[in-house]
Amino acid sequence: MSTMTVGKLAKTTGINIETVRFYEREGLMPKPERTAGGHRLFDDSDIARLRFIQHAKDVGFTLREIHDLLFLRDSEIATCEDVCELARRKVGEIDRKIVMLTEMRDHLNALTEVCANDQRGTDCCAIIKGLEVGEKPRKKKGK
Amino acid sequence: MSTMTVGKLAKTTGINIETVRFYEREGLMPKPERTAGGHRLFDDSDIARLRFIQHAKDVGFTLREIHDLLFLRDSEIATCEDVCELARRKVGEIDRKIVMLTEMRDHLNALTEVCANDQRGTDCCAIIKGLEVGEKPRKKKGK
DNA sequence: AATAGAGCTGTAGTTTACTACGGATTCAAT
DNA sequence: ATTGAATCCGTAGTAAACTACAGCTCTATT
Repeated sequence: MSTMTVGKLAKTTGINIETVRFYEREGLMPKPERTAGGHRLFDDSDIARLRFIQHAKDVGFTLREIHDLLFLRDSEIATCEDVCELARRKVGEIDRKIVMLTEMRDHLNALTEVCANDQRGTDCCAIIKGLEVGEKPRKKKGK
Repeated sequence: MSTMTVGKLAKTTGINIETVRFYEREGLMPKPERTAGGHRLFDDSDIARLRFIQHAKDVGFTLREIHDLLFLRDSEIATCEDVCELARRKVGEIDRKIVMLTEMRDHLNALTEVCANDQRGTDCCAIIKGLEVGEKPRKKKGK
């Protein structure tokens, strides 16, 4: 398992050095090993952890929620019950997010398919109106 | 189609009045009709639009990105090509989000299932280590 | 041994996305 | 007509999540 400095870690994950330190302060990253001189030393598990944080952020979790998720991951202290309960709650949240994303994706896909069929003009974009999540607008308001 | 004031709109959507005005300033909500005295008047399409914004936020889109999505929805000005291109890009983003969420969910589900089988102790939580998200190369996202 | 260039700590600044005034209208129900 | 709740607008404040110094110290390379 190779070790690396914070600069290397930041480079491989694409995350700013200051952000890595920020995550450490916030308890999202564990206190790393240090060299004799005080420089941080990271390993592959830190890369994986940062990627986890990135992905979780991308799909809408806050740092606080990600902290919970990571706690789940690290947890050996918490009771099984606590961990499972939290896990189940998070599964529920994630399922709801997936449903919403799937709806959005289907709407957008329907649009692009129609566009592919009718390449010329902007007529196909009448389909855009199908993008309504519930209702149709029609708010042409000239100032 | 019933019209309502900003207070009613805020109440039905659960969104703060100030936030509704903020979204208007930011161009996420259209300029609403007004009463003679200058009070805003909304209708059902505004409820749908606010819900769309909420959902998109929940799944990790920024207000800027949501603006794009809404532009897509309203667009009658943009060419079909522009719209389709943007739609396709967004579909890609959404797909990636769904994949990530699905992975997270599966990991968490595996955990809760093991917990269900072995109720006592914290041994089952060794599985938590399976939560590693692994190392998939991440593509840069321009800021 | 010299030194460039990473990294250290602590603090301050920025961006995004709200949220909260405050003082002046406006609306709706007496 | 009165009045109390809603709205109006503009500006200011807040919270979350970074991001950028400044002034040193440490490390690696010649």
